[in-house]
Amino acid sequence: MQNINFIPIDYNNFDYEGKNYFNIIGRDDKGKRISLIDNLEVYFWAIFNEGTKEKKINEISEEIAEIKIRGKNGDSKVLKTEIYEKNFLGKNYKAIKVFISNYKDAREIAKKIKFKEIFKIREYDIPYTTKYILEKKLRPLNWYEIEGSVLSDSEEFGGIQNIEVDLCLKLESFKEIKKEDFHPKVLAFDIETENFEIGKGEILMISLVGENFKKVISHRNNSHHNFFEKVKNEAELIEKFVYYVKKNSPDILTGYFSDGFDLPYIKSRAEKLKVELNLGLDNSTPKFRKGAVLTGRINGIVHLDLFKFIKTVYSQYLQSETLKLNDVAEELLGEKKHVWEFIPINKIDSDKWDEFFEYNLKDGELTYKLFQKIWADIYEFTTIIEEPLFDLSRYSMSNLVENYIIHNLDKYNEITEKKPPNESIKLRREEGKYEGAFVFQPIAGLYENLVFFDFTSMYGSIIVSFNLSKESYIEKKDKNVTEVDIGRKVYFSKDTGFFSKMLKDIIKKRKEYKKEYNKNPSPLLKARSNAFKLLSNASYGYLGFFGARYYCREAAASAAAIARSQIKTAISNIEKKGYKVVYGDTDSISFLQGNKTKKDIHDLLDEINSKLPGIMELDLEGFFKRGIWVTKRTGEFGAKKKYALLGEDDKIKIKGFETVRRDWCDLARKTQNKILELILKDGNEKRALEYLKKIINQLKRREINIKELIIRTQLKKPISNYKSISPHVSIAEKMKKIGMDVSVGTLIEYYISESNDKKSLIRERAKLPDEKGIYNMEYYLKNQILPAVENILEIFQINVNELFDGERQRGLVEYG
DNA sequence: GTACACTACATACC
DNA sequence: ACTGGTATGTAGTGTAC
Repeated sequence: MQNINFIPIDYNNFDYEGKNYFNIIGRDDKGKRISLIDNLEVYFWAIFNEGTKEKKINEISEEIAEIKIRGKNGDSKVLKTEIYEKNFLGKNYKAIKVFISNYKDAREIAKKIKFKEIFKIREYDIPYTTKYILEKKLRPLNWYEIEGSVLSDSEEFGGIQNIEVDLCLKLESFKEIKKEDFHPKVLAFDIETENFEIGKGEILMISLVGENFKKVISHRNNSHHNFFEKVKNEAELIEKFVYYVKKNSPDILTGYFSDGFDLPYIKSRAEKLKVELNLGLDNSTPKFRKGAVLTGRINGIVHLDLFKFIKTVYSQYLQSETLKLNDVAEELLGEKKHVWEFIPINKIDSDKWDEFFEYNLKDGELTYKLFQKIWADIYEFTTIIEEPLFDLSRYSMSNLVENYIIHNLDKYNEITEKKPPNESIKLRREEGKYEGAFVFQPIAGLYENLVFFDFTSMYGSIIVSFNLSKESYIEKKDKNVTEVDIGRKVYFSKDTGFFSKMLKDIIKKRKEYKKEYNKNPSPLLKARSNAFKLLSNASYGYLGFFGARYYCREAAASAAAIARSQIKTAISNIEKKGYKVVYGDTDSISFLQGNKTKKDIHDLLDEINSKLPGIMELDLEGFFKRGIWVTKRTGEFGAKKKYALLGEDDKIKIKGFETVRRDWCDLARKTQNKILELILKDGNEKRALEYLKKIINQLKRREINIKELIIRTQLKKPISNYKSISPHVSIAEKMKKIGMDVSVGTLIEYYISESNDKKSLIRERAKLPDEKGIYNMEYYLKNQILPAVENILEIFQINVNELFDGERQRGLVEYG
């Protein structure tokens, strides 16, 4: 027997003699790598109809206990059955816990259970590792004091000793210990290749970066850099890569988009060159699961693709216009990639290779630093959701919410609902949209002294306060229900269900950790508070997501209906007090402060809050010196979701305008931005108009750099799927033709050039940024600059089209 | 041959 | 397919005159 302190990192399962076992890889507190072998009694639930007689339950239970099938890997059977009182969707039932020999056959065995008294069979579809964590409560990235028997010298489990660890134990007992600190051993990697398509062309070099470790390996050229290591060919390059991974013995091997590029590329080349890519601790090769996107798994080492985690957890907060390593690193680290122009490798001068190696190393370094930067978030999410790092880092928002629910259901004695089968997903999607948020119709104009109120976690607080969820939804009107009109009347029980309780807890924790963070700021507390915020925000979307286990369209539609009614009530209450409401969107209201004091505003807020239902809360977002709203391009109404504000700190906040849209050229965006800024700061249009005049003159004199005129549009689907060939699709076709990297998600860049044929389509005048040509002045004036500013200046009765366009061109010089 | 309505698409807001 | 609906606005496409 041996006692150690242990932190679980990676969970693997294996079969031995027809039974399922776990091999949990982690560290002890001395940094030694440990493998922990454990088994799990696997089971699922068979739930009885209400009122089934005790005798019948016992009979059926005995019958089920006899089930045997020919399973995937030999004979499989029910081991035993036990009867419990359980809850399912908030209601109490008798249920049989059906223990089986091999979890892989759970579905098949469940199919054999056919009794009219049994109305649901559940939990045969919970991933095995999730099941293990739920049952044993040996959670990822928590510390445990472990007692285990040493397996290293035994032949047990068919030679488990072949795993490259310091110690292998069979788990006997454990208890959780309080310890929050864990710094994993991390190795970042990045490759450069001859081709962008997986496996086509050689890998030219691989960089590896860890703590006090930097390496670039290549067979292509020599270098005097001390981080450089020369190998003789590509095969040896891959071997060296494996060698250094093993030598570093990382807990985590991280890359940026490495699920989709680096790892599959290496695997493909290794297969071609017949090199053993035995990265796993059991010397296995990485295994890829082909879902919508590839997922590469290495046994015992967590392969973590930073891109995926950043996409789900960070992207909505990032300002970057793409999620490419360069943009994300610049925003999060303040560091950019090196500049390297990709040219065919035979055209790289021998003295240029050093630059290429440096470029490769920098990518590795950025990836490593990015990992360290966001580790707090990954760590917090892992411990909050209680899912293994490997899976967690790849989860979508709905996966995160759902797994939080699954891992918290036992507090409510609940049996987990199943995943919707494909047929119900189809039906759910056919139900179509339901009515969503209310947006206030603004009147275009420049306003002074604005106040912004907003509801804190509005949808979440409504779901909690009105108990909206699948389990509380009732088909028929009953007593003790909440009635909501979503086009038809729907009803929800007032007996608080687990969904509302869980969400209430999430919102409460978010508040606590935010408070704690403000008192005592640390990356970990910030990450914790942020994780709960994201979970709370996503819970409403989860209710309306067709793939959710706890999907409830009625609950989602009701949350939206109540939100509409609550914001309208708040608006009318503010108006009744004599304020003029200017704008509002979903959960926010903006109105004029007028001659009232800040204290008046706070009193108003308190008064509204005293009447709000449940845990709903209205908050003061801030005061603003000025705000501008414009009309829509078509029609005289004020445009929704487009406005700009000047804060008390003189900071400008711009929403929805072309300035913040990446599919407009920089010149139009910068010009509009400057004009908004000048108008907001001056309170009139004089200087803004001067500025516009200057820019337009530059444009007409062809003094604008083509870089300012590049339009960027993302390719959202494969080129062939487009019904309508817009400029960016046409450019994408052109790029593909000349062998450039174009794939779904690529940001296509182009500019519009002059052409003799006035009638030609815009796409026919679109050119690649480095393609020769002169910019189309008329296009940039009429389709970029003027549209971006006309509705703003229209507020001051200025018609920019008359001022600056066409034959009135000469008037421009005379103006002002 | 042009004008206009409609559709497809991208991207924002919350 | 991988949380929801609301909204603006461009460019292409189709059709009426």
